[in-house]
Amino acid sequence: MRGEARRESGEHSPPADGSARSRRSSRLPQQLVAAAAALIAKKGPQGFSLREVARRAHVSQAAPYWHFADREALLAAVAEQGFLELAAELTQVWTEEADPRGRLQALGAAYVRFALRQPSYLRVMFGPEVPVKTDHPALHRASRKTLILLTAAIADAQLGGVVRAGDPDELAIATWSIVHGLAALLVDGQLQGKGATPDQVETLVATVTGTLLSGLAPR
Amino acid sequence: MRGEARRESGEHSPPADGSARSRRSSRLPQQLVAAAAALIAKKGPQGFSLREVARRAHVSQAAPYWHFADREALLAAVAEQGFLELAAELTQVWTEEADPRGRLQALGAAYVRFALRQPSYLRVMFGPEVPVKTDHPALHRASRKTLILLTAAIADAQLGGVVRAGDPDELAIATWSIVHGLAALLVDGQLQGKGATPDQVETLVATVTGTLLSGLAPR
DNA sequence: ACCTGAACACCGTTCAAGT
DNA sequence: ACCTGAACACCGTTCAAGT
Repeated sequence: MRGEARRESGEHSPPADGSARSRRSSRLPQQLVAAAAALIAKKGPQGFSLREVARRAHVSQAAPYWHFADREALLAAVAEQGFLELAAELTQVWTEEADPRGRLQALGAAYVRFALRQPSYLRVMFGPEVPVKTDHPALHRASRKTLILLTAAIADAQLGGVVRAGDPDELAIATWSIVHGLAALLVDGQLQGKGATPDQVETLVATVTGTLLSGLAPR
Repeated sequence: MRGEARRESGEHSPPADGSARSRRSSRLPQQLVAAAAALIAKKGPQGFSLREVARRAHVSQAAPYWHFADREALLAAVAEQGFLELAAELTQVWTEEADPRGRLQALGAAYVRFALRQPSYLRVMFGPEVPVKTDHPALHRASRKTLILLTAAIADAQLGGVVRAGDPDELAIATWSIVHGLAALLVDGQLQGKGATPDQVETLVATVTGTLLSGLAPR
């Protein structure tokens, strides 16, 4: 036990003098997260080891412990990174598509495409490697953006009259569920043969989001 | 490399004489699967180790290798067990609920309840511990039962006129997606506060299956 | 403050050896 | 056929020690 290991690079208090030296000198934390993300993308969350990450960053096996409490904390940082990238892509879609119905559809499609493009990211974001996300505040914050964004899209669509009345939070959860479910099943290979080609994926996405939108429609 | 380690207890050929001795003498494989399932249920898929399982079964650390090719093969057997139990529960629901619409609703609710009752099972069944399910034929067979069952329920509901026309396979995937998505998000703690109490869960299940059924309805 | 080197307990897997 | 005991390479984590 190191008592209170710094869990994130930004959390230790800077010197009170505010000098130039107060800026972080080492970029090791970011290098470790990047190396970990690359390793996971290449070999899956199973192939990941803290020592291998340290080797790839050209530091000793003990070095990561200065910046991350343990293996799980580094994985949580990777998961956080994944949620931030997902949020960025969804926000991008939001700005590109003004129509509330088309926007919901586009958000769903973007979510599934993100998952298929970065399957290992999705597995760290939602898998059991980080069992209790609330143990990692930054990760928790990043992950909640997803539901917040979907809820806003639902509320918007309600105002536009294309989604029925009801608790936007619950309808957003239904939206997240169907889109995340399709992404998870595809990534886990449960739809073997059904989602093999990009064409088949697009068909599935269309069917699923179509069913969703029809289920959300008024009356 | 042991050349061709027996992956499942049933796969090695019995003696040709068909004597009473041809029946399996050892129940170790089943004991290992049971011990592994119990260990995973207790400490999550992360706390699982082959050596610990062997200890709990009171055999040496090398013993499991006679019955399972490696750690992943034992996990695959646990996942298979999970899919078989899920299929049994869904089949039970099928027989209890004759109305096609109520049946779809009940199947969805049963799926989510199974996940919440056995979260660790769900994680092994769908998580990255067994990366390629098709590498394990028995697991693959068991997992496909889920979609087959849902597809039958959809086809039935189409005949009953409560689900619109369309490829039953695709509509079943939409159904599986929304139900599995809700289960996965709940198990992963992504709906913190929303699915804490059993009441809240039932409300979510009702909203989600309601949205789904309305989305599947004709016209 | 940040990193190294050595150490400890643990793990997956293999293999010769037993019965 | 089925299991044990010992071994190997690897891992997560800690800690004294360096700068």
